[in-house]
Amino acid sequence: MMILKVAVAAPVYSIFDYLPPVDCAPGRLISGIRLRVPFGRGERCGVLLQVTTDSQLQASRLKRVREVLDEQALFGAEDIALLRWAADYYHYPLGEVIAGALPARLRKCAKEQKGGLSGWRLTALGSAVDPAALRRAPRQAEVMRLLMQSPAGLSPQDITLYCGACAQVLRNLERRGWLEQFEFQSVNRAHVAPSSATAPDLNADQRLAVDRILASLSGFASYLLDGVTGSGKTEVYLELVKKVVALGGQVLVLTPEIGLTPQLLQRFQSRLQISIAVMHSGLAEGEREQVWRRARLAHARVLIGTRSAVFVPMPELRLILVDEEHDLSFKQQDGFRYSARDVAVVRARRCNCPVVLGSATPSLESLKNALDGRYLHLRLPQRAGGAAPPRIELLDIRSTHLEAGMSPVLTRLLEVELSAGNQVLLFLNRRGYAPILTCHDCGWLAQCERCDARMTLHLSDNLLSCHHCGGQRRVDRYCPECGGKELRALGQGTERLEETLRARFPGVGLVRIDRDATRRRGTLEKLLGEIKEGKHSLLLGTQMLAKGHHFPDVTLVGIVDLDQALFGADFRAGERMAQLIVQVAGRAGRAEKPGRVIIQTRHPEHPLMQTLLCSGYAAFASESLRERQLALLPPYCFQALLRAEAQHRAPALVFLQQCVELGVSLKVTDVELWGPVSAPMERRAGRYRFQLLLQSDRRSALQEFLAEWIPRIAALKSARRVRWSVDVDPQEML
DNA sequence: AGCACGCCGACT
DNA sequence: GTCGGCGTGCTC
Repeated sequence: MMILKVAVAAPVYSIFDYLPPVDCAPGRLISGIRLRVPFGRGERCGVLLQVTTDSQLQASRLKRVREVLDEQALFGAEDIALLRWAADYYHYPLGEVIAGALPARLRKCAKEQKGGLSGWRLTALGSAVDPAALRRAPRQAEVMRLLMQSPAGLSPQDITLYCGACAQVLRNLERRGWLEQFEFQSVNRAHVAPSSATAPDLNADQRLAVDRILASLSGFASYLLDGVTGSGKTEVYLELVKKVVALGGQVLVLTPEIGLTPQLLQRFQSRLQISIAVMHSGLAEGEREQVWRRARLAHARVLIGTRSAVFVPMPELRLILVDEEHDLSFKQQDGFRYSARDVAVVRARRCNCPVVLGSATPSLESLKNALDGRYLHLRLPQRAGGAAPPRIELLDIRSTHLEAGMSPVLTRLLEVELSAGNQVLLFLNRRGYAPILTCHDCGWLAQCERCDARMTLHLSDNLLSCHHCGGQRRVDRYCPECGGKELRALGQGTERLEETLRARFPGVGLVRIDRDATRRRGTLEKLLGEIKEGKHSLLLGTQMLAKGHHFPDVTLVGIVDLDQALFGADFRAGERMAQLIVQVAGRAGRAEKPGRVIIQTRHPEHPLMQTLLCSGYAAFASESLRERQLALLPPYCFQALLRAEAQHRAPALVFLQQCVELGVSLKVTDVELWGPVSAPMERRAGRYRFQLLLQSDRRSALQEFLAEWIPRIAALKSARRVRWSVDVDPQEML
């Protein structure tokens, strides 16, 4: 008897067995297609994983598939294997993982979109034509020659690539009966060599990196491309992409979330002149589905995308690039908590292709992998074009009078640069006007009602806003405690800094880049464009300004307040801080205009900071790695977090306590269990949050324990009364 | 999750 | 008597 193993989106750790639909040709039942299946009372869309002959359940209890939804598999065997690995590793239900990898419409029972994948190919008549005879029509001859080399047909994009814009030529050839249009039904395997647009010569380090990676195209290999900002990592990527695409392969490029995608896209497109697909959160659902389909059918040769793109099927995948691999946004922070960077490495291994992790400030995890020989460490130590590295200096602001967070020294330096016609960048990682609103009479503080946090004052729209739960309310006019009239804003936010600087430097073009100022779609791009055109001399912003974008005319970078970064609660605070400093510093300068970076701090003696400034990121990183090793912290151990939250303290604590007891009863010796302890912010968005920390020096021990433990946790009655989640390899203790 | 079942209190 | 509260169990 034929049994179908189907993954259905439901929060249960099992897959479901079904009988084949009535009157179905067995040939249609291939794994990776979607099926409409009865589920409970209702109906769901599931993905066929496997066709077998046995089931744990009696045949009489099995239901029948209602409909086969796809002609072709949406996921190849290797895609399903990857999704299965991810579901196992992150201990999340496979059905949910697979559903999450589909565009929204395909998660339901909708049929796949048609169209959009038309191509041109020769007709029988056309195949008999001798292009040499078309002397009077050289463009037609060119197109005919091209298509003779690609009997499977080519997409309009691919034809344009070779022959330039030629819609009219194609029409004419169609009228002569030599060409016909058709819809690609299956994977496009045409080989397309991108025209080699002028590439700058690579320097020796870049060349070496490219050659090393190209030498291993036929199998799995992982590389850490460790290149200082401005060393030309993108040029290395471009060379690799060009080569792989010329061989007929697909390339997956993962980028962090913050608006880097358009920038990378532009560079790829102008240099490679092939059509590149982009996938990010700003895409409309329909566009997303088109991109997904183009990648799945190998029409898109290059896919640039954020985190979720790591699961997009790409049948001809031959290379994966992960840009800014240290970036936190590769880790999903809710639900299915995967790390796209780590999944990318696993995917490369399964696809037998190389993976390149690039960063100017590699994560300690990746550096350790390089030290252990798991990744080949490729270094690009020189800034392209010989630009000098920026000079980083600490500015001790103890017992200094600050004006809106700015010391007189920094203000003076700023003045000098502005009057010399240079650009200045000020970095303050706190949006809003001020982080504290307090009553001068009684000391009352504006607190969020739903979180253990203070509310940030946003003066521009007269709101108090909680950056943790998104809650907002009007600014109090009088103290709610004592009726006092004098409410004071304490501390600095970008909004306040902007106000002060505008008053201090009237007439100077100033732009603020943070989430509030760029909320509307397209605003960030617009403002970045204005900066490039030189419309602004004073750039002020949060992390948004620190990531990826280069401002060659910036000669001075001021980090207004570093100290908040120094006091991060978890052990990764130092690593984060160092990455941020180096990334911010890297925004500035070029050969003839070297950059200078001033960091205001009250802790100039901080040892990690001293290492970073005196010896650079690499030295900082190896020092930090040594400390982690001594303290037996990641990457020298492996962690998982079990989080639980509820409206009241008790249910969450009871649940976690029962989890501990369950864990102890499993009698595992090499996994440590810590907790329950409250989360760093115990109450957030009206819920009390607690967690258990699991730690082991063997990844496999931790995994084996979780595999035993989690199904039992899920079966606990107390689990029904809380929201709980597992975070394997947590990046933040939040 | 989403939905039904079932077992208790407070209603016209 | 029954309407509906949410604790409990199941989904092939």
